Amino acid sequence: MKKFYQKISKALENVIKKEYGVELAPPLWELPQKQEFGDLSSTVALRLASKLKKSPIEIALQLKAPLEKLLSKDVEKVEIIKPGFLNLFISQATLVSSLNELLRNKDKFFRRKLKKKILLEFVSANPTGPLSIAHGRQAVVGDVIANALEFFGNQVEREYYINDTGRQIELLVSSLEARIREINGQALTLPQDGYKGEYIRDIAKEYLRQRTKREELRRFVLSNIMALIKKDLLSLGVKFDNWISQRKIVKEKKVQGVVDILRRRGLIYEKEGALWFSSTKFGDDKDRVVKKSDGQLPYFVSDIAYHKDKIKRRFNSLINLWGPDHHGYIGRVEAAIDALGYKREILKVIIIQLVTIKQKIKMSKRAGTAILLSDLISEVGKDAARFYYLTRRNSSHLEFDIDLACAASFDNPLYYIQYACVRIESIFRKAKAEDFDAKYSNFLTDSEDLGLLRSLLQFPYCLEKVCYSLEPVFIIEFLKNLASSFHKFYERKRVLVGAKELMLARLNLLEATRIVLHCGLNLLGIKPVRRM
RNA sequence: GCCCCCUUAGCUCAACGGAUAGAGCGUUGGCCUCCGGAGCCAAAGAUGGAAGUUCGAUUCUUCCAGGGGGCACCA
Repeated sequence: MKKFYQKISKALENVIKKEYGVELAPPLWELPQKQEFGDLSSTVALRLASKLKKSPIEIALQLKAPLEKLLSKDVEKVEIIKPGFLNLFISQATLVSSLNELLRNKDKFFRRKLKKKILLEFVSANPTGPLSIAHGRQAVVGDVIANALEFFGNQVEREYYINDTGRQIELLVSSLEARIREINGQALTLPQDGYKGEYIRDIAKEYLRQRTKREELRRFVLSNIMALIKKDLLSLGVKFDNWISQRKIVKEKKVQGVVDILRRRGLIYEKEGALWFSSTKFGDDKDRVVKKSDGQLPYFVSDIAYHKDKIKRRFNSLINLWGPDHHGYIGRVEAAIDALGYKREILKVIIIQLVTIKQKIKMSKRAGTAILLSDLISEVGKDAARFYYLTRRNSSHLEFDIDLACAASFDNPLYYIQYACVRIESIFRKAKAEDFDAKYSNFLTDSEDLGLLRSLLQFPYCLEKVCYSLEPVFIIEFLKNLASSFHKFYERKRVLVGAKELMLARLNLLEATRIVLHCGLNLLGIKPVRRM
């Protein structure tokens, strides 16, 4: 049996195809701004109007009858409003049968089997120090995007690219050497732009303690810092499948291979002692150096090699999360992918905007004034940190108010959501509820009951939006709305009184609410609370 | 100088070019004999400025004002 939300989408798609022979890009249905507009709203008539040069109302009228016919059992009515909105009201029978289906299948009710193979590269912070709060945002956003895509049945690999070679690493090593000399009694002579962080001193001490091993300095410092980074990530609950070393890619001559390919395609020329790639032929602002005059290979080339490597691993889609400092970088990577003979559309880059804090202290790792992710987590905790990170959309600056996040946790919408979970648990404890029985669900006829049920059944559209836009913030918005629907319901209707049938029916409804709340929180990587 | 992002209620944020511009916090006023009042209900309150495209602009274009961030043969 087809789930109600799939059936409704398909129906509209078919009707449009039949009446006008057109296919429109999804989503065809959206959640309406207000409850009075029904359960779902579609602007397809408005979209078609400009395409077909017809009046939107006329189109809506033409779509309405066949749509109602196709969905006669599932839909109470289809309304046409002003400029040409199609508003759909789901019937009580479908609401109730969906509730029972949800109770039987739990979160599987919302899952799909899209079966795409997706590579998600995110964080990839330079291994030169512990993670900052900006990296934390990328980590959490990436993790939740991956969760959502996996929930829809895709195979997602989470990948961290380690920039373990190059000038920043040299700087790191010489900063460490300076610290070692300092510990040995000499004056501290950090190189210019050297890393000042306290963690370097700790690593220096550790190195002196273990030096019997005679490990190479570079390897020692890198493995120590990667351990710091992994610990930070773990404390956020973020795990990676792959750790890809830039150094290894360079060693395997993949970088030189890329230059050779470009040369064979006649896209390399020499100027001022350096080799240049004619990236402007592929839409880049200016040509890029692929071999410096001193013979060194710039970062950009190894990044091309890395992306070529990703493509060769046969994914349907590559997603990169980058910081805002990389926005000018997108064009040249796409140009390179193009120049190597691949489709640039395979890569989707999401820029995660900056995280600032209210005190307006600038974050810069090199200046040593960064606010560390570990500090943040130890103050607000993993779940609150994750939640706060997701409260803005990717392209918006996130102002992380640390004082509010740790001092005034009652104002945190997370607690509002968790409180809904707690109230449900409390009711179930009192009810000493047994398993649900589907036959009672029919007793849900009140508009308050059905209102909450309607909120639950909006979840598939929320998930669809998240996967479509790669914006986890919609899960937050949904959970806030659902929690609000629940609290309203709780104030107006009592569960543990009245007729037994109605009580059991409402317990079914609460069980379903619990399933959806938990499912949403799990996708965010946040543990639902049972008691506070 | 060039490029990107931002400017919506007192504050923090919403609104594929569409419905009466929505929420939360704060403010004001209600609601506890009651499954956890960490809640619910109600009220007041907003598109930085100017022009343009459109049946229709918070959304697109241009200019102006203000804020943030980028502009390496760094990574």
